[in-house]
Amino acid sequence: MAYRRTDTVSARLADNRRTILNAARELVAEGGFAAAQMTEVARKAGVATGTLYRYFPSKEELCRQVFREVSAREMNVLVSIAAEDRPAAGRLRDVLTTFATRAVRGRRLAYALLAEPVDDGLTEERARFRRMHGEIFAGLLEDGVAEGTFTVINTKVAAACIAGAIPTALIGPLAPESHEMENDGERMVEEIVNFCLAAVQGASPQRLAEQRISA
Amino acid sequence: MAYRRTDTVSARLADNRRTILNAARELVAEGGFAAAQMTEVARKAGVATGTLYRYFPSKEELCRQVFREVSAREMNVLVSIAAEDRPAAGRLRDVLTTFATRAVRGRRLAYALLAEPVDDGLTEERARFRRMHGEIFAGLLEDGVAEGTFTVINTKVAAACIAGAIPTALIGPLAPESHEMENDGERMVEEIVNFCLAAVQGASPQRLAEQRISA
DNA sequence: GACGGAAATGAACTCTGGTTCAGTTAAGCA
DNA sequence: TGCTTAACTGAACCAGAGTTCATTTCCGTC
Repeated sequence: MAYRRTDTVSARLADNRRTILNAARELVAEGGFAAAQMTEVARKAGVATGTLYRYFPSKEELCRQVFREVSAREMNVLVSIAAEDRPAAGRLRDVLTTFATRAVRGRRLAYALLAEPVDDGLTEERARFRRMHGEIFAGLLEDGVAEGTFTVINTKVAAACIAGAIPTALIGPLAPESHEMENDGERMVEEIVNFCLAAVQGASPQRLAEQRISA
Repeated sequence: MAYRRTDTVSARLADNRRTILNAARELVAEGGFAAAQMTEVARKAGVATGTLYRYFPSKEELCRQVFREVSAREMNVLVSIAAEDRPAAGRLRDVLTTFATRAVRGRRLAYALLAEPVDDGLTEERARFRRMHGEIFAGLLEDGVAEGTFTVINTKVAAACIAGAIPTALIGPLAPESHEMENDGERMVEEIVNFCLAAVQGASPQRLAEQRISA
């Protein structure tokens, strides 16, 4: 009879895959994608470098997988808040606060996901990640507009602005070496969130129009 | 008598330096810093690769120089608008609009300055660039607050948010391959700017406070 | 015009880090 | 136990891109 993969083996294979992914993820969380070199990943996972290539066709693919897993976890947290059954304003505030707070807490990881220089494959993955944020925000903005709480005109643009404002405002502080938020992260997050909320619930279109003319 | 550098030679040296910088700048404007490989720069400048190292100690230094020159030009445009003698609101609107419009027009270059993955040296340079933007914005915000037009509490944070929101909102469209703004760039810029303005002149602190509680 | 020191050249070198593959070990099946 | 196939190993390989340096060309001085 021909060779057939037994359950024990399948299990072990799956196990190895996980071990490798975990090793890679930990390295990324510690030192960004730059630190996730194949040799290092192998060492940390306790396998030979060649073995990695039995589980992933290339470094790029491995890193993408890591990126997806990590970002999916983040997205889920946000999505579940966004889906709660209450006014959009509160949900938006909480989503933004959560987003920012988690980024501050997991600095290096956030930096890797949002800002670290990475090569093309990951840039693409990152764009997807950003787009998903944008969609969550845009959804909340639409809800808020429907409720009459927000005065946003183009929800997509506003969502993109928010998705950009938060990480960038955090980035100096987010950079691996920075310590400028040791104690005051909370306060900073609150201010950033306030900025974004003000943008969507503050000015009326008329007022902006007046401003434009008088300027 | 010892050898002495004559004027003709000095001039030629300075000339070469410029030629090299220009070649590098053009390559960056066409294909980002990734395209500015030493061999290419040399070819485009019409000199040998080794020659580059008589003018710049390393690729990093050459690229930094290019970055500084290009970004300085951008900054000057903004600074001169910011310094005009009129209400802050109008100046802010114009600074932001100019910033965004120029980015849209010089897409690839803007992408290189703002978003392209680059290595450490340039990341640092980019941070400086961002910080300078932040300072311009913050200055305008303070003016506006003093005038009573803006309701910003923490001008630094708000400035950082703005500095992040604009490029990011443009970035999808800014990415080298994207064409999604061919005709409607103007409109998009306007919407992004409106978002930022709304954030600083819209909501009163009280209203935000209420919001926070009722959420 | 010839000598000495800058400047320029570009092929060769180096360094980094991903990828491969011939050889070895472990697992399934009779 | 013996044969076969899958899985694993890790040192060697390779590619890309920045940098060097022995050699050549150019320029200023005597």
